[in-house]
Amino acid sequence: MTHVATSDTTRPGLILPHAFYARPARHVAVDLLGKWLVRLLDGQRLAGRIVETEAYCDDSAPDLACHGSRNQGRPTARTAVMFGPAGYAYVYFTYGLHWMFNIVTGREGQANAVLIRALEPLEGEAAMRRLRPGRARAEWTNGPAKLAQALAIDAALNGANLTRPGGVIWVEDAPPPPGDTICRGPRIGLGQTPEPWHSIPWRYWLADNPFVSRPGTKKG
DNA sequence: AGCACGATTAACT
DNA sequence: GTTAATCGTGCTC
Repeated sequence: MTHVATSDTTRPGLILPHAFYARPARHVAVDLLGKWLVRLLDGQRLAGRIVETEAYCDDSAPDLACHGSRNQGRPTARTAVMFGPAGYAYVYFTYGLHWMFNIVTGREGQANAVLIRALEPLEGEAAMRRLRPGRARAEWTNGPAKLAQALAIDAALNGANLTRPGGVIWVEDAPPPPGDTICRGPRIGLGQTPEPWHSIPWRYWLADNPFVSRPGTKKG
């Protein structure tokens, strides 16, 4: 399959469908590596190759690192989207200034999601430069809050359907990267989260990709 | 009603 | 390596 930059905004058949997301978060997190995250902004495509992800609230045991585990595992106004059907955007605000972009996975009623942590810019780079003023290209999308800024992702996209053609954000299929280039390790920034969740290797990234947020961690 | 902290980033020393 | 920025959320009183 080849991928050529285009101004076509629908590209039917290439958009990853609901069934892709309706699986355990750790499987979706691995399979999203290499796919294209596409954001339609003012009629223009901004796109990046997904090079780093993290799985939250897989399916079996509770995950104390996951927002869905707060409030005794019941939905709140903030986390409601996580408990909904797969293939929707869960966007939340943190540290008083940053937005994080996640994709809901798994079954409805369970709070599964994958955090998109880093992208390699592919399309709409002029727009990304505007949205990341004063930063080098290498710093546009090499972190979860950075890519949210580069793609103009904020609360307005919380709850957006990623599987509907004609939307403003979605993921397009692309060939999977070679298996020996996929790395895994503990998730980043979990703070006081207790073991075993602090060390579970549910972070995935592509080896030697310059846009990974924290290179140099161990390979899986 | 009040409080501690956060799935981070950038600018420091 | 350290720390400020900055405010919504969930939890305690």
